[in-house]
Amino acid sequence: MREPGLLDERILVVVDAVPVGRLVSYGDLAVIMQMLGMPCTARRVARTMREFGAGVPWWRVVRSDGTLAPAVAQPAAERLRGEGVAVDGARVPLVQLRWQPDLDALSQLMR
DNA sequence: TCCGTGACTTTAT
DNA sequence: CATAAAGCCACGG
Repeated sequence: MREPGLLDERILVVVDAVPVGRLVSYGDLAVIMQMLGMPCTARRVARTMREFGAGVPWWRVVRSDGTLAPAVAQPAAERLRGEGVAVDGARVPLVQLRWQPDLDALSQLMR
C-alpha cells in the first residue's frame, strides 16, 4: 500500500475543511491545488480519495455534474442525506451547495 | 524513458 | 434523459 505523498496530504487537508452539508467536485479540488502551486488533475484527486480518503469527509466530493461516483454512490448518498443534502437518485445539487474555500485561510492550513 | 491506468470532465450522439 | 468517445495528466511499474 502506497504511502501518501505531499499532494495527497494537502488534498486531504482541503477535503477535511469542507463544511457539513457542502460539496466540492474532483475538478474543483484539482483547481484549488493548482492555485496553491501544485500540479493536480481531477483524476489525481480521485485517486487520492480512493486510496486515502477514509479519514476525511470523502462523501462531500462529487463529480462535476453533481452525480456520485458509482463506486461509492450508495454509502455516499446515505451519509449526504444524513447531513441534510437532498439526494435525488445518485445526483446532488452541486450548484447550490458548492463550497468555495477561502484561499488565505487555506494557505494557512498548508503551513 | 515509456506506457497503461483511472472515486474525472467535456463534448458529441 | 442516457451513452459513448475523446481529452486529460499525474503516477507507479
